[in-house]
Amino acid sequence: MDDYPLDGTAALPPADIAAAWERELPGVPTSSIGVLTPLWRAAKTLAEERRRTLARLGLDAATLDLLSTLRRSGPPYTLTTRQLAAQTLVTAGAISQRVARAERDGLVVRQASTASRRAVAVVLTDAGHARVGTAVRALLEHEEALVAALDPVEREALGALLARLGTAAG
Amino acid sequence: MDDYPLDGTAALPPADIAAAWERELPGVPTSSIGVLTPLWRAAKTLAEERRRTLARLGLDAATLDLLSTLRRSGPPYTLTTRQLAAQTLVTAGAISQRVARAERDGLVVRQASTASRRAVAVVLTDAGHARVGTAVRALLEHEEALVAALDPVEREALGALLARLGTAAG
DNA sequence: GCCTCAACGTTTAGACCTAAACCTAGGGAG
DNA sequence: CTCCCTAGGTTTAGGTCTAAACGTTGAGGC
Repeated sequence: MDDYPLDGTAALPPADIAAAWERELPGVPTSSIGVLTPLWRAAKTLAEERRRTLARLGLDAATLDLLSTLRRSGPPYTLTTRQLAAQTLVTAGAISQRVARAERDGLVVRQASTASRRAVAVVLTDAGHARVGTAVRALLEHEEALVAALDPVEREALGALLARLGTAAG
Repeated sequence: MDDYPLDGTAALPPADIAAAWERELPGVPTSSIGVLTPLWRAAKTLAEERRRTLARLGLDAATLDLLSTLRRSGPPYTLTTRQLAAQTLVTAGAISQRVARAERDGLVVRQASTASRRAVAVVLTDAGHARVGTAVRALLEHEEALVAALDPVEREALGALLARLGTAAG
């Protein structure tokens, strides 16, 4: 995966991509490219960075997302499948699979919910509790260093612009 | 997948996530959350939007990425596996699988490269050429509408900040 | 002329996701 | 009491990705 021999054909600057489409499909609107291409690339680069960091800790992003949602919910560190799906922005089917893997690894357990007999309560085990604490500390420290490329004012502006773009599409 | 019954537990604002970690793990640095959470969410929302748009056209994002990279390269609309991997930011293995699916669907063909006997030339078929033209027009028009939530100055600023963040991590 | 190593592709194992089918448990209408 | 519909979960089919193992094919050293 590391390094491709960059034989003159690496990722193009957004302006070049827009110019290429203008040539191939004259008249097509290209102004979104200047925003979305950097967005895809930043998200991908940061996701890879996160994956590498987590791999050293024996976790993956999906499992961390599950465990950290439970941990952030506070005592008694329990949420239903449905609640997890809503907070993590994935489908209930995906949660079901994540929980199955995490349960296999002893990080969570499934119990009958006290509230409703239909619901399933996903509970963080002691091992899961400890694991997510360590991982989140490491991850937040690492990511703090990455966003340090921007000063506080720029970070604020970037977060706000992304939130507006995200809600515009949602 | 549509709508979760939002039983009071939807996606939290970044500030609340940061507060929860400060409570669970006192002293942990949380300032990256204000940038990265909106970034993940915007990327995910826009990716879903793109998936829906492409599904109506009978394409998926991975295939479009392959076909559009070939189309943007201009005549003779041919690149090697390695060149495709470099430009699309995925591994050569992923390209190999994408090409296999696209070839099965008659959108590209594999030929021996004229330049090197080791290399494989992936060539856009007429069907692939037409398909990508239609899809890219539809997609760029749709995405133009999405980024219209930001004015030109904001779009410029957002693209520049994302580019800096992406290269800082890369 | 051989040998070895690097480059190019493909394949495989393991994880992940969505959409859709499927099961079960309750609640409400009659 | 029964029937049906809905909500919560799980399962399955199909597609996606990475990392790593595995063939080949050239190219350069000796």
